[in-house]
Amino acid sequence: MKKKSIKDIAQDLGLSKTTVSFVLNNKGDEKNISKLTQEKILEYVRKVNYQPNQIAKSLKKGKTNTIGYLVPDISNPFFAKIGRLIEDLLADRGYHLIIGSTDEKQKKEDSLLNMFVNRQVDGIILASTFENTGMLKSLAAQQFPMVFFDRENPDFNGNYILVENKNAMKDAIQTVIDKGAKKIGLLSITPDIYSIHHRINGYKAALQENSIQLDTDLIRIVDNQDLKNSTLEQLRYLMEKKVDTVVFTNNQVAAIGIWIMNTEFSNEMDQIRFISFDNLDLFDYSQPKVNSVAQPVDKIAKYAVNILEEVMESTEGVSKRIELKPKLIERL
Amino acid sequence: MKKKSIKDIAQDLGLSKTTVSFVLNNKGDEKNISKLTQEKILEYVRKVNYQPNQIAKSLKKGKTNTIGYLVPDISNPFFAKIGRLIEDLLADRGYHLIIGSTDEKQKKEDSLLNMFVNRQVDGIILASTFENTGMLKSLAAQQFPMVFFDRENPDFNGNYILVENKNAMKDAIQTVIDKGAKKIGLLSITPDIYSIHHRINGYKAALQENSIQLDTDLIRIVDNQDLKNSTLEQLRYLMEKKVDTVVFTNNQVAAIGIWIMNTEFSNEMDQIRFISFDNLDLFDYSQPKVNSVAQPVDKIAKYAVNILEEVMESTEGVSKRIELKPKLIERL
DNA sequence: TCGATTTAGTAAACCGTTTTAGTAAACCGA
DNA sequence: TCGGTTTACTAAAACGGTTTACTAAATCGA
Repeated sequence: MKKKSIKDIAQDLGLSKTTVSFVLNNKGDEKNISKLTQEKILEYVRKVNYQPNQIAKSLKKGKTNTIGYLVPDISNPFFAKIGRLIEDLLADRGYHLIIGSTDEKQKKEDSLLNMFVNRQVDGIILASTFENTGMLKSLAAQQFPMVFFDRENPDFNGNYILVENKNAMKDAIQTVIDKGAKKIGLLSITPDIYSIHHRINGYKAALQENSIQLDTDLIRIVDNQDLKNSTLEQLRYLMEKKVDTVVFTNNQVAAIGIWIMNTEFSNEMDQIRFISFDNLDLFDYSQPKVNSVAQPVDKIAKYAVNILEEVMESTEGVSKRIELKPKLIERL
Repeated sequence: MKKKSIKDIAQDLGLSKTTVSFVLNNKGDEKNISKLTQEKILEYVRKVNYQPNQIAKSLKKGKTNTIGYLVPDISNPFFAKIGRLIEDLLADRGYHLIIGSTDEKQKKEDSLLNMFVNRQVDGIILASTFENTGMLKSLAAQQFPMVFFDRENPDFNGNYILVENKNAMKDAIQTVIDKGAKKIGLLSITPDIYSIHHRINGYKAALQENSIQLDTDLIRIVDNQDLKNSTLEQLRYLMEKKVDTVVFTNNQVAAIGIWIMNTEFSNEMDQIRFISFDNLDLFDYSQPKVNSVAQPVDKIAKYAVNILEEVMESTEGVSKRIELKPKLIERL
C-alpha cells in the first residue's frame, strides 16, 4: 500500500483534486464545499492517514518552512545550546532547522550557504567568518532573510545579535586587577574573528584604565590548525614570562588551555588566575577557579528568531543591530 | 534580476529545457548534444550563476538528499558531537542534516518523525525513546531507512549501533571495588531508557561478582522534570546513607551531580569516589576525579552513516546490530 | 543512391501540491 | 418565468525540474 496523494483521494471519492485540497487547507467553508463532502474527505483522509507531501507544497508555495543554521561547529557547546534554543522557538512557528558547520573555513561557509539557498530555506541564522564575503554580499543584495549572531562585520549591513564583547572583557579583567593582578597574559584564537578582536580590545582597555603597560608579547595567538600543540606552546611561553593571570578569549581555548594547565603546569596553578570569555559547565568544577563571562544564550536565540521572522515578513529591508550584556560570573 | 530557471535559460539560448537539463546533468555526451551547444549552455550558466532548485529536483526524483537526526537533545554534548561527526560524513556523500530534539517525550518524537517523513527525508538516524512506538512501527513496516543508536528496543527489529553498556559499567565499577569500595550508590535518570537499564544491570552484576549485597535503596532515580532539585534530594539521601562511591549512569546526571557535590557536599568530597558512564570534558579538570566510560563517538557516527547508506541502497530489508566497546578512562 | 543509422535535438508528461478562472445547477425575487 | 445570485464543485495551469518517446537532418555503407 503505497502513499496516497491528493489525486488518489480525489479519485477514490469521485471528487476533484481542487475540492480535496480546499478542504484539507481549511478553506472548505470559504470555498463553499458542502459540509457533507467536507466530512467525507476528512474522514477518508483520517482513515488512510494521508500525509501531504511537503516538498510538493514547498515547490508550489516557494516556501519550505526550513531555516538554515550555519555555525563554525555545531558541537561547540555555545553553538549547540543556541541551536537547541532556536530549534524550539522555530518549532512553535512551524519551522525546522537544517544545519551546517563551517570550521571557520570560508570555502565551506560558501558552499553551505549555497546549499541552503538551493534548498530554498526561508531564512538563515549564522555566525559567519566574514572572510571573503562574496556569497553573503550577493545574498544580502537579494534581501535574503539572514540574521547574524556572535560575529559582526561593520562593513556589512545586516541584522546582528551581538554581545558587548569589549566592555564585558574589560569588566572581567578588572576583577582580577582589583585582586592584585599585574602581569596578565592572553591566549586567543585568531583575532580575525570580530568578536575575538573586540574581546582583545577589552583586554587592552582594562590594562590602559589601570595604567598597566601593554606588552604585546603577552598576547598569544594559537594556531587553529593545531590547537592542542599550539596552545601548549603558547602557554609555556606565558609561564616562562611569569604571568599571574591568563585570559582566554573563548571557550575553545579555555577548555584546552585549562586541560593543559592541569596536566603540564599543575604545580604552578595556584599562583595563577584565570579568566574566560564564554562560560563552560566545567568552570563550576574546575580546579583552578575561573572568572568567566557567560553569554546570554536565551536572549541571543530569542532575538535571532524574532528578528528573522520580522525580516521574512517585511518586504523592505530590515537592518537591526542588537547588543546584549553578558553576565560576569565571579568564582575567584 | 530574479532567479533564472532552466526554462529561462532554454529560452535565452533558443534551446529546449530538455537539452539544458541533459547538459547540466552531465548527460550531454550520452544524449548526443554537440560540444558546441554544451559549451554554450555551460558558459551561460556560469555567467548568470544558475543554481538549480533542489526542491523541484527532489519532487521529481523522490529524493531530498536530507537525513533526519532525531535525538533527545541536540545540545547534549554526546548527541551534539555525534551529530557533528555525522554531518561531516554525510556532507561528503551529498547529504545534509535536519534536526529534531525530543526531550524524551513520545509526543514530540512522533511529531518530529512525522515531520521528517512529510519532508521526504531519505533516512533517519535516531536515539529513540521507544515509548509507544506506533509511528516507528509503521515506518519500519514500510521499510523506511532508519538507523538507531544509543538505545535499543529488543522487540523492535531494526538497525542498531550500540555500546556494551552492561559490561562497560561492570568494568568501571570493578576499578573502584579493587580500590576498596564497599558501599556503592547509583544515581540515574529513568531506567526506562534501554541503555540506562543495561548500565544499571552492569552495576548489579559488578556487585554480585564481588559478593556485595545489592541494596536497592542505593539505586536512586532522579525526576526528569526537575533534574536539579531531584538530584540534590537523591544525593542527600546517598550521603546520609554514607556511601563511599557514587555511580552516575549518564553525562546529564553526572554533570549536575558533580556540580551539586561541589556546592553542597564539598567537605565530604574527598571520602567519595565517582564513576560516570559517558565521558565529559570537565572530568579532565574536575575535583574530584571521576572514572568514566567514554563512548566511541567516532565509531558510532561512522557505523550509523555506513549502515544507513546500505539500507537506503538495498531493496530488501537490512537488519544489523552492532555493539561497540566503550573505553574506560581511569583517573582515580 | 537508397535505406539504415547516427547525430542533435525537442515536445510533452510527470512529480504532488495550490490556485485561478471558470461552470452547471439550484435558488430567489419580482 | 427570467435574469441574477449563490452553491458546489472542477479543469487546467503553475511551481522547476527530469525523463520518455519522439523527429528531422546528416552521415554512412554497399
